[in-house]
Amino acid sequence: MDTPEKAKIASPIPKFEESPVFNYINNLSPIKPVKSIHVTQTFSSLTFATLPSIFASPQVNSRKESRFLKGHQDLDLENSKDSNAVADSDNGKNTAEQNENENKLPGNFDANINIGETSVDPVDESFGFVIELPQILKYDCASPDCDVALPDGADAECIAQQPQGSVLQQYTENHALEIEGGTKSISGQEGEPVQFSLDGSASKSTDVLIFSSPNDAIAFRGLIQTSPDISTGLLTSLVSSAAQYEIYGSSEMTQPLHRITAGGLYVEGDPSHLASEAGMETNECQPEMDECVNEGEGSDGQGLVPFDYKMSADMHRGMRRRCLDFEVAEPLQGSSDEGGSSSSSLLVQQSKSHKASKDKQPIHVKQGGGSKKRILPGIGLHLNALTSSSKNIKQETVLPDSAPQLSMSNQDNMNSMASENEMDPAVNGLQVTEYDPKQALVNYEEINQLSPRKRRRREPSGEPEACKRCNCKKSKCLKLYCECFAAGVYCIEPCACQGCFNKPIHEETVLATRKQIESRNPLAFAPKVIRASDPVSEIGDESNKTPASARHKRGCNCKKSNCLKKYCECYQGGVGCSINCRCEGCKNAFGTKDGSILTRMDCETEDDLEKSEMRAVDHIAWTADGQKSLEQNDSVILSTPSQLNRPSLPWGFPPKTKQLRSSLLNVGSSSSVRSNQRMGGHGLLGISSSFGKQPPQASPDDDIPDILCGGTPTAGIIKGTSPKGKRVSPPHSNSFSSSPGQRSGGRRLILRSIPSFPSLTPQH
DNA sequence: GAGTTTGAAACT
DNA sequence: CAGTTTCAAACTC
Repeated sequence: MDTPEKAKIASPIPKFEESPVFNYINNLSPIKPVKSIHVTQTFSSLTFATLPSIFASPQVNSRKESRFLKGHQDLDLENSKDSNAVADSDNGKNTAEQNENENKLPGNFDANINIGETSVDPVDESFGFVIELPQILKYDCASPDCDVALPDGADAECIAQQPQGSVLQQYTENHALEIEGGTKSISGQEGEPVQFSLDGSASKSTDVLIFSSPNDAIAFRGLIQTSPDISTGLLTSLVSSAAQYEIYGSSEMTQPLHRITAGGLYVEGDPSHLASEAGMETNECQPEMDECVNEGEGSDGQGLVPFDYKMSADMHRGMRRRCLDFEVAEPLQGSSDEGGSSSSSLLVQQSKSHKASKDKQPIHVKQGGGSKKRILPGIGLHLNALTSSSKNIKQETVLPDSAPQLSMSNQDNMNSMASENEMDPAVNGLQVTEYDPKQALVNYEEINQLSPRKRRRREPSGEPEACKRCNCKKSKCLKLYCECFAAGVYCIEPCACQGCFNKPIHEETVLATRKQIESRNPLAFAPKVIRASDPVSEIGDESNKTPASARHKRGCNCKKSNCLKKYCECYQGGVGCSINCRCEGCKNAFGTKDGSILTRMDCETEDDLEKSEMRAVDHIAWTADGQKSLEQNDSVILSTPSQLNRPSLPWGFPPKTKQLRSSLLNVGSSSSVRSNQRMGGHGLLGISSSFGKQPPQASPDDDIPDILCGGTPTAGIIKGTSPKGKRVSPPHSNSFSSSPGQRSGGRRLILRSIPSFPSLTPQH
């Protein structure tokens, strides 16, 4: 079977363009004629431009490459790069493999040669795939083209028998790669393929190609995006299979995917920022994965999370995923919400994706060139993500309507979105539904156009300042003076620091410095605030537990601020002062040094009381916001232990959140209502939402009473929300919980899985 | 936006 | 460990 088929396939190669398949493809897509050239140019240019930068970052690149090679039948990327060599090569297998590589490196793509060559040995490769991914192949066959040829079975044969299939496969692979490459952003030419696939007819080819392509995930994604024709069942099964594949599949399979992802990075990203982007994406990875899985199959998602995204090391994957999610996520979400993806849902998805692709193009372009996020591949990735997310949140605040959608286009926002999605798919669904690409684009542009300064300016308006933005001038952001550095995150664009070394580029320096500091003080990067619940409870002042049940590890040393300003780390961290504090005239609203809490009793005058309450409330409210942001980015935040309780990080004080005061004080008001409003009617707030996404006010409520009234008054509040959330929170959450800003829900768990700062000393 | 205040971090 | 200096955030105007 194979041989004859191969021969057939091989012969047509020279005149591939004349082949029926090719014609068919041309007919299908307007882009067609230009396609080979077009694609080639695009990729080549992109590829060449990016590769250097990509490789500049050994960690990421090498990793990706290695994985890919490893996973992908030892494909030799180097060889693949030389298309000519491949063409000349007589070895069918090698050729095929190389072709694959070439596909990944479009720049070298020669439609005729490659296809032909590939066609020569597609069968072999197919078999390999079959072995590896039987299900996928089946699905492949399931596609219209395949069905005709091989309704039953021989997966490999299906492809082999159909020269079209092979051609398409190659073609598809290229496109898939393109798509993948464009992962981050489907822009320019990259976008074309996608749209092309969107056509009903085109989808067929796409399906075949996608599935046949080594990258299941990619294929999967592509399928989701594009297969209007595919029946719901098929899609569902496919999704599930894909999910399974990823989950249970051999590492080999996944690796290739990663590699492709990397390729996507290369192709798409801005060379200078690829690495950083990768880091960011990594953060998002988990959420996306979850989404993906959940959307696809629901229950399967759980498996996936652990699979790929546990380690920050897989940031590449994350990148890819993120991209995938970006495009696919929305549609999927919608489908998931619907319960079962129906054809209609698919269509919707498709249309959405289509839309997205259109709109995305500009956005992505902008992104690539304009906004540069610098998340590092390595250290502080998660942290950075957190930062970004925080920003995102802020942005959302600024642009409530567009924020969510915007997030989709914005990497930073992506993080938050992903997190949110992960937490509450339903919400996502809503967002997706409401998604207005144009609007999003506008907003995105708005935000992006904002100079760091402007952005910064916007935040102050009452948004939680979850993200770190330093303004260091002399420390080079390599000392604990620098909030970013102290928080374990790289400085980002919004930072106004001068001579900053806290950037991925200087990763080594950062690490070295960090180590140095840690050598001096192992806990230098550890959380400053410790919850009473923490086993550590280093604070020997159990008696002093404040309502918040958290304490600043070392205590403050305030002399003039009376621990009533953010100068005080305790106050800033939302915790009361403890025995460890050496403060003078402590009036910490969260609890004074001597263990007393500011209460009416304590207040000398009404004014004082009011002030205290105000402060406390503000603080709480703020914390709540911070928490929200924190929650959203749990994955990121938690990654580094030090971050958990870092006061400034998650729960910094918003400049002014008095608006929240009313709500907070308004104990009676059900937080649920608030949360619902904010969440867009999302109902679960009692449980998951209360922690993860609930409006800031909700969780703080618990503390408010205690703080303000000595713990009695606001039982109602507690009833409203906190309790549930607390119950829900997993036992392990012991480390979280008590401090206002640190309450966590199930989310935390996932986050925890994320590795902490690389190689940093065990903080804790 | 500039200047001041504050307290942590770093240094001695 | 204490005192001093440096630093950047927080705050004020």
